[in-house]
Amino acid sequence: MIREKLEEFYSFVFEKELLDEIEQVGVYKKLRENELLVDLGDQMKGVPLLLDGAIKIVREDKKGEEILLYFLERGDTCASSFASAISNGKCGIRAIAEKESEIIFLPKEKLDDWLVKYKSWRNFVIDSYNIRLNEMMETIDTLAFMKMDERLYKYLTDKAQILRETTLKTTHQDIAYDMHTSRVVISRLLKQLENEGKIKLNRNRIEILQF
Amino acid sequence: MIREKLEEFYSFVFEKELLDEIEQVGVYKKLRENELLVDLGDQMKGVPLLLDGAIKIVREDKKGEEILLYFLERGDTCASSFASAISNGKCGIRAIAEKESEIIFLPKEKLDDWLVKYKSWRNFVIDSYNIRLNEMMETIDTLAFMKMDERLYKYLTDKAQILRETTLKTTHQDIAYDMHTSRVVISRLLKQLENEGKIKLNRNRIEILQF
DNA sequence: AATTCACTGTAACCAATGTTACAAAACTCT
DNA sequence: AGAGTTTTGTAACATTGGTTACAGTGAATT
Repeated sequence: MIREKLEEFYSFVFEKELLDEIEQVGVYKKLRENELLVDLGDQMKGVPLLLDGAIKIVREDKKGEEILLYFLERGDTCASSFASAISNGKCGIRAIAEKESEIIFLPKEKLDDWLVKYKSWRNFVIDSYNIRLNEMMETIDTLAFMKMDERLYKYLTDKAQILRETTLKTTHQDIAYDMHTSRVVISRLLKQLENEGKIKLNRNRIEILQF
Repeated sequence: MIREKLEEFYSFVFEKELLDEIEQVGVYKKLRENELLVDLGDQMKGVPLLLDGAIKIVREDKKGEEILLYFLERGDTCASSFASAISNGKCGIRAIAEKESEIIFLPKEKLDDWLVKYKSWRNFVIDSYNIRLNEMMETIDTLAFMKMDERLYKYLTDKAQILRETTLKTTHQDIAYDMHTSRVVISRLLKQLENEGKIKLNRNRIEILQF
């Protein structure tokens, strides 16, 4: 069962021997929607490999103010926890399942061994870091260069793509938390997007008409 | 000469054998103030190891709008170019010497070999990525959670620390470029900081009184 | 000393975002 | 159906940041 999923998303990424090892030492875990995977300040005992689903990565500052960093999809891993696992440091983010998800936990003891043994693992780790750095840069671009209405539209379309649905089940308040603004602002801009014909609003539900 | 500098900052980081290799294949380069080290879209043929000085890393979007990401100090390397070098991809940033700096260029052919051969190199690479990820998160925090006046004060004090000087030689316009805002806004807020007794303003010169 | 140029100060105005307050609508639970 | 709860819509207002315009100031050059 685990092997199937592993083959499906990772057979072109990892060598056969590494897949075998992962199957042996990896711990499979299923996450419910909204289940907390990593919290701020956690010390990771391993890294999660995402088999299926979607994970939301959120940053929080001292005052408890939140902002969405990015989403993880299947095939992704959490670079931030890799860091934390290998160096026994703390994790600066929070990870929450956006929908039911499946992961494999890889114990931290193996991470360095595999860097030596498997070229495919080195590539995977480096690639993961790069993808994450680029994702962060995109977040910075969004914050630095875009206005709220653009950011909101991007948020909606990005989230729809990650979840593979054109209708989002969410409230204005939840969006406001992710974007670190107030509910009233979101309601105002959503209404504006609706008037432009880009979305259709309903209670607890936003339908995206244009991508 | 190179060996001395290498020993000074990297003897506690790298194994002796690796230092030897670096000395053999590394290319030493001196950068003038404001010299361009990496430009947007560059394909890196190696990674720079910073021996001394300070490098400013800037992000630019399609419309040519800029924003400062962070500074590199001695002992740092540019994670973004590591990515680019190993995967032959393009670099999403621009790197400019903030003051006279010295670097060693490591050819990309060695990067993967060293990951296999040297534990210290693996640690260094992973650490570098982590430091960069954390730096990016701090940038995101700054953009998402702080107002302009706070951001400006942080910019001034951060820059002073990197350059190891309490007086910055800069113009309001230059600060405005780094922070992606307008000169008038910066002048207004600088005056405010001066009135609060935190800084002292002069033509082409800002003295920081409180840290 | 007079001229020129880059840099700084400031006012007045505008646009975007954030806040407060309240009403209406939609759903839940008895 | 009625009461309570959550979500949404909207107005009015405050604050922050961005823009335009222009004057002043200091340094450099002729």
